[in-house]
Amino acid sequence: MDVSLPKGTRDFLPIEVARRRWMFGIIEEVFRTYGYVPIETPVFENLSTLTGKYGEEGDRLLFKILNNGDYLSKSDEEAFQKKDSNKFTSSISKRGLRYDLTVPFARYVVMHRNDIHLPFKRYQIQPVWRADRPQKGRYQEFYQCDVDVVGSKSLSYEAELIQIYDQVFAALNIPVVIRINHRQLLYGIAEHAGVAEKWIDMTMAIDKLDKIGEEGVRKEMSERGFASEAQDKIFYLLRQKDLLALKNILGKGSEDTKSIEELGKVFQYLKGLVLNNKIEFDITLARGIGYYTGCIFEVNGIDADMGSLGGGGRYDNLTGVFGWPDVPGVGVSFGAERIYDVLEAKGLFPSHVQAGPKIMMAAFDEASHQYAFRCVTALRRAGISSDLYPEPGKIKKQLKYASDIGCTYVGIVGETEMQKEVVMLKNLTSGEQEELLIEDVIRLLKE
RNA sequence: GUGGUUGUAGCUCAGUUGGUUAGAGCGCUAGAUUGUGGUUCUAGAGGUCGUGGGUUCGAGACCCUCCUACCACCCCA
Repeated sequence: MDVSLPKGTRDFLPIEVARRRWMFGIIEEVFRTYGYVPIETPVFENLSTLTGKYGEEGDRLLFKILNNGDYLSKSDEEAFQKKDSNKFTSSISKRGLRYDLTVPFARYVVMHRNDIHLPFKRYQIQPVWRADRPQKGRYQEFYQCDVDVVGSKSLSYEAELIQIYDQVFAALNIPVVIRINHRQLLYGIAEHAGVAEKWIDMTMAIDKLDKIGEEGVRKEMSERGFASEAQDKIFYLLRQKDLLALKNILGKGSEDTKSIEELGKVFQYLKGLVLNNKIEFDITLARGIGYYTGCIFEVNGIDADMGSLGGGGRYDNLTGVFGWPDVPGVGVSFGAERIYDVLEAKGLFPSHVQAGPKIMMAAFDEASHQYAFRCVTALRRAGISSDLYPEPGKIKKQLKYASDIGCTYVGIVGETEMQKEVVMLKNLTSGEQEELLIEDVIRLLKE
């Protein structure tokens, strides 16, 4: 029997689950504080809901579910003969695992349009699947934490989402920089450089700026047919760090001043607020995802070499493909797996986040084991997660076990304790111990 | 999907141009210690060298297949 895991998947140990839940708990708490409500959607969707939404690349990375029953008799033999994988696949697979949470959310909004109320603020923390080639921090099964609001154009939501980012990363103790840009501003740059029709190509090239530098971006632009004159204009604009300077260059009745005004308004909302992290306008921020139309965001750890820890943006028409046009929205996503890796690498998990019970009772002999059983019962009735070592005997062994499973306290009892009706409470972290009545132990651990 | 690197004990890794019985540290188990884990000392257990094939008198080492992790693309969290 070959014992292994499918590529790109992981098991989690008890301590890892405890830490992940702590992390998700903080994220969720902030979401709720800002008035977002949780929804859930199925792990698989109709393939027709998913295909074509993520581009050609995305379709390739979709996990497809083989139809049940005698799927071959209903398969498209012609497509099979012609080796047309796409067509053949759709004849033997009608469902697929979700690739992200955004498209299922769009489907959800359309299907439940009579039950939800706009603006609708939802969050969703669930796993998604991609048949991508795994790398460090990249898995085939991973969690996404999305917060979106649909049905409003108010820029106060942009400001709110920035606050959410700020608050979550502050609570997790990860210093970050939150960058913001605007899709229409990028379009304006392309327009100004006379390459408006190729603005998507331009955006994708700019997106790599911090990675491959100006030389690399210029090279890529040349390959995509950008004249060097246009490139010069683009880079001249990209060097403008200030919104006002850009406005003076681009402005003069152009459409693009709108994006600059919008960015200005978002900063206006944030003005005077106490924030924990740096928020900066970054004209070179591009982000690949096609459906963004307004402000775009990205979060990076300040000294974490881990890529982006989250991103998002505004879209005008999320639900259009499902038949409900012109529903605007804005949302951001947290890269849970990467955030976990950063927390792990920097040792930022609090010591109270433990997998084991809070206290384990240990007894020296049969008689005190009976007494310990009554103690653990009292602890459990008080709602304290507690355990009793199954056999009395060597304390060394029992202490080691308690320490191994991530217990914080051990309650040691023997003849002496039983007679005095106390428990020798030992703190495994500090090593200190004291005799306490069981009621006092309960009081102490309840805090 | 393209190109590359990698895999030896539970973990991190040695292992000489291919040559007898494959090693170390950590961890694990037991004891030193019959009322105290995380420190110390002693002893012990643990490996079909990722998989399947090939070359060779002989393969952990060389060649090919597949699998895995990782890296660079693509794309992305």
